[in-house]
Amino acid sequence: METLDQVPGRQTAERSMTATELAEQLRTAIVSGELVPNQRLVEADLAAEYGASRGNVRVALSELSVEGLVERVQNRGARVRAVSVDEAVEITEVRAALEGLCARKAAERITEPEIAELQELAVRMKDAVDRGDRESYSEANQALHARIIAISAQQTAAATIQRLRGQAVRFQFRLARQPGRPAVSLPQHLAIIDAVCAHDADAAAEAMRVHLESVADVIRASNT
Amino acid sequence: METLDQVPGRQTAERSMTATELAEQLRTAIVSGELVPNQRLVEADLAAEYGASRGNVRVALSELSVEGLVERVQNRGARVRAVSVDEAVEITEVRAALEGLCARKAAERITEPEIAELQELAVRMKDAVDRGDRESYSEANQALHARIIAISAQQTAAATIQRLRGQAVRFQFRLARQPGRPAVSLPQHLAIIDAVCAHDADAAAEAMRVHLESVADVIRASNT
DNA sequence: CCGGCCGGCATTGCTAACAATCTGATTACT
DNA sequence: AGTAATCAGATTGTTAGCAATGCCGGCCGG
Repeated sequence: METLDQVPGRQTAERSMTATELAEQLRTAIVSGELVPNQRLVEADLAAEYGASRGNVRVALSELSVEGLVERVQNRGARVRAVSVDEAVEITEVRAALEGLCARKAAERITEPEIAELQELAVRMKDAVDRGDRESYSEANQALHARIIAISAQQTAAATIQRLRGQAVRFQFRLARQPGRPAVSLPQHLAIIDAVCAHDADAAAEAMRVHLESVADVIRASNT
Repeated sequence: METLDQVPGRQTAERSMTATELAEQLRTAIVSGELVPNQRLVEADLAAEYGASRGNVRVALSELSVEGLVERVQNRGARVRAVSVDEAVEITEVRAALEGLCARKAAERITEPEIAELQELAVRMKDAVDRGDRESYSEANQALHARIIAISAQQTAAATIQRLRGQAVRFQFRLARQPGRPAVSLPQHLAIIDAVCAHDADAAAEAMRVHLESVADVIRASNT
């Protein structure tokens, strides 16, 4: 009953937007980079652009501020939060611990068809590196992490990881562009897959942790 | 309609309350158990009780809902979220991973005076167990976890742990009442302290993880 | 020429009223 | 008597407007 919006992109259905919908749209706009860090988020402007009332904009900004995507200061409005390199490192360290947990649980719970699936991902990654296909490798990389999290069936960890990834997405992006990166991470990914498929929980957790800690090291070194 | 509230306790300065202050008060009310799980949170009632406007109540509830303390359903209002045993187990598992990370970093960064501090905590815990002083033991327990998190200087992990603890606080409480519990957890705590003070990062992380996983096991077994 | 007060503008914070929706019970009909 | 339609009360969702606050530029005094 809503969203007349034939404009591709976001805005301005005729009918007003609920606070949750608005929060969702703003979230994707921020993580996609459409709204850049430190950009001011003026309530009235957002209300006009997205066709929502200011009250809803206010609620949405509050929620995003709790999620860490937006920074609010009293009487001075909201802006897109800029995460520092130090914070990105911390976030990646936390992800290392959390995805390590997921790898552990995945190793305990994985079924035969899922093992086949992961091993096919391993093949795809090797091929991509052989062909120098960075795009394809990055895709498989994301798929691997997502699958392991899904297999772990640890929803609390999954939710936390997703929230943190939203904050650090800019750095993930930079990382994918590093030239020699796939050659370094491929063996780590293969080790993770091997351990999970072998039901070796400890090894899986450790392999995943080491992998993401190495990502943290790269971020640490990326800027001074 | 109720509680004209000149009751001593939290509320109602003359001036109305900002949304953030209100969220803070509601948060403590929930984690302290003043507001019980599944209790309805009617916007108008809260506004009257805390002397805030309904708009602020609404914003505060949205924030708490993002934090996972409150559950909101469309057009049906908000209530204090009841976390299931399964969720409490998941939360404890995540804490195991995160506090493991903190223990690791603490072991890397700990200084001499901090080592002395932790070792004094170890003495206090042993004494408390010897004397059967459950209260004192529980206190030292909390202090230990807090100190290690502080020493780690991992703010992202610290914030995440705190948020999760807020959700599972009810189960923590139950746990402290278990009769034979201190005898089991004391050696685990001592192992953590030893590893951290010895700058053995791997051992510290593993000891902390094992400790909290054992807590998760107790919760798992607590109810069917 | 420079530095501190002052007033207007932009923006947020807040309030009160209105509209939409849900719940539960009463009533009418088979 | 049982079931379905309906209506009243309560509660949430939304909107518009008002008050408060901070920022910026001009004006006055030194």
